[in-house]
Amino acid sequence: MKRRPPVSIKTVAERAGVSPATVSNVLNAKPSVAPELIERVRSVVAELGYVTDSNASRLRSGKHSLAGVVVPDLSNPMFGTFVSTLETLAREDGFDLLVVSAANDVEQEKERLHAIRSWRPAGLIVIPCDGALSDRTPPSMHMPIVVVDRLTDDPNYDLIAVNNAQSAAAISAHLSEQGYRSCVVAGSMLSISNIRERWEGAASAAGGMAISMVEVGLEAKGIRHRLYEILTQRRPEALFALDHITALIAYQTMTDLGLSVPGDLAFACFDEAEWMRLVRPAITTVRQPIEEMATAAWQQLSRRMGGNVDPVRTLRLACSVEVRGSTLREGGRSSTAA
Amino acid sequence: MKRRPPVSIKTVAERAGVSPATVSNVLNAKPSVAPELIERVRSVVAELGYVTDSNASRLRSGKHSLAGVVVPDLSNPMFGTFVSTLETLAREDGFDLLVVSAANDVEQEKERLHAIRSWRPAGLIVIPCDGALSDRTPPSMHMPIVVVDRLTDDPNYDLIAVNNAQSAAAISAHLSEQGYRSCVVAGSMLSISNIRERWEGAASAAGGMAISMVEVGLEAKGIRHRLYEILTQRRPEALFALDHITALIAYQTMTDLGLSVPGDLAFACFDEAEWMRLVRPAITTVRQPIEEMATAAWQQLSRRMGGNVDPVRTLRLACSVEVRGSTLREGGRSSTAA
DNA sequence: GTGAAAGCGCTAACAA
DNA sequence: TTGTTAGCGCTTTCAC
Repeated sequence: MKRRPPVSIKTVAERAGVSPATVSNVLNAKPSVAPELIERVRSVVAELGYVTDSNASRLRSGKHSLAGVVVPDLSNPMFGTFVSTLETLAREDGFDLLVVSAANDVEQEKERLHAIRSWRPAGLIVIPCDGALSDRTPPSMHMPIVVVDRLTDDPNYDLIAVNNAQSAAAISAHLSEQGYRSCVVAGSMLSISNIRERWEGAASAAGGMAISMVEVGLEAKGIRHRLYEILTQRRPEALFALDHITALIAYQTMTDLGLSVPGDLAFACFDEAEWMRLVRPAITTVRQPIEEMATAAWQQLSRRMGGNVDPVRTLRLACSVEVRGSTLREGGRSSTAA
Repeated sequence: MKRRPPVSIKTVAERAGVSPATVSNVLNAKPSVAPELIERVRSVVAELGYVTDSNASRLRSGKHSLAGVVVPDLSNPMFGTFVSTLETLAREDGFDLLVVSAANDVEQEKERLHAIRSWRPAGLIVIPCDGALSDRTPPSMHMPIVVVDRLTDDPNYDLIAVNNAQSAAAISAHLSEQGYRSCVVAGSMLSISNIRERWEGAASAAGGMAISMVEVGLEAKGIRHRLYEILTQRRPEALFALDHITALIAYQTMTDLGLSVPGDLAFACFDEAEWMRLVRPAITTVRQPIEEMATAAWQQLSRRMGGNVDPVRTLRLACSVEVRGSTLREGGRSSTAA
């Protein structure tokens, strides 16, 4: 292991035969430095592999270049993609990202939200575990926050979300049109706003189709149990899963039970994942515009960090509804609609 | 938006009628503070929602509580899970994690590796994009680094990886035993050490089966093109995909071409993903122990950050080989082996 | 155009 | 037991 005494701006200054202030001026591209000194400093910097300490710099200048991101669960590829996209955008603006995940646990989220403040980020992008965010962000949270994906009880934050209700309604209407007469809608918890909005949207557009909601929770075991009950006892003509984990376990359970889709029942999901296009028939889904959400979130945070104090703003992005074989009555064809 | 003047340790001190040093002592649980003052300070801290500035603290005390993680691509759930696990472990040790992804791009990785130093992390866990890591970590990188998943050209770092060769050999031997007489092995690039090790392992255990390697690259379009060629022109009796993205596109292509598995050809993968158990027949895979890798990596980094200077160490963890329907000759049964 | 000095928030060392 | 002082690495201000 290589270990050497840390190199600071002083080390560089001495070695270049200039003052620390000059080194700082060179590194921050201040106009009034002699070309010769710039050259000299640059070469010492390269030689020593010196990198400015962002924090000491922030401490003195007050200029932050760190933003925080809090997501419910990094092992969900949806959130991974979200963070990835954010990171690219942040880099372009000279920011680094402190990413933390809350393991889908409100307590952990609270703890993380608190801990992240000790790094003094200039702002935060949060996908909250559930709606009761205000408990976790006391007024002493002195930084702009943009909430993504889920509504919260706190009206003080900008929000970027999707049109959950309309998209779910489109699925519901589609199922009804296809002639299915009963539909169970399964989702983690109605206390998560997007699940609630999706259910309400689906319910509103069911037409003649009997529709009902089942909350399955967030834990695999419980979800499996509930879905098994639904599939063996209630036997609806259609199943609509409102989130990825529910969809995954629902499909597993249907496969285990030997149920055929859409012969035995139709199947649709909110949240698209790779496997939904790999299985046969492919699965009808609502696809969320994750990259767009990330872009909108960063733009808004960027504005706020720049000092913008416009009234709090809510942005709803449109999803695309992908109708595929899993919900089509025999003889139907698949298509894509907005 | 809530904006108030930042609260520092001085604000707390004044408000509690004590000196900043006393506040510091209370917050760091130093033994010699009067219970009464502890109480007073605590209540002001709570009232103001004060949180210590970790960086100012580090600046003075020299104690770091930040570690960096560099992964090739966060939208890959494997890496997401890896980071998630690390995060939990780091928290337990009082560390926060600065996570950056390199978008599978060597240049970006280099840039990120450089930029991350400006945050002065106490150490780094890196899953490198490819083997030429030494270009990107000059000797001035004064911190312990643990490399995960992929070998590099730099012998100065601890390494946590899996037994790629043995596991791939197990798949190859299995295919051969099942009676397949030709196998194409497809993977991103042989310049990535684990792909190389997997190919070598597979080749070594092919027995009488004709086996050949195709590098398909990292970009979806190119991968698709190469696989289409393989499947339409070479028509091997078995296909073994060495990484997740190749596996995904291979399966899509096979589906698009209407090829049946294992009837038209057998299919196996290295790297397990959810969908591989959802499709029918389920797919034979090598499952990597991601959580174990994360745990081992953190333990090692933790040791190094604690000052340990033992010789560089390489750890190889075992994968589990999951034999499923996609490689079984008609009438065979599925099983699990180490 | 350059450098000396002050000070950002914090804590270690020491004085009271 | 508590407060004072100094200084971590940096940038800003202001002499020079």
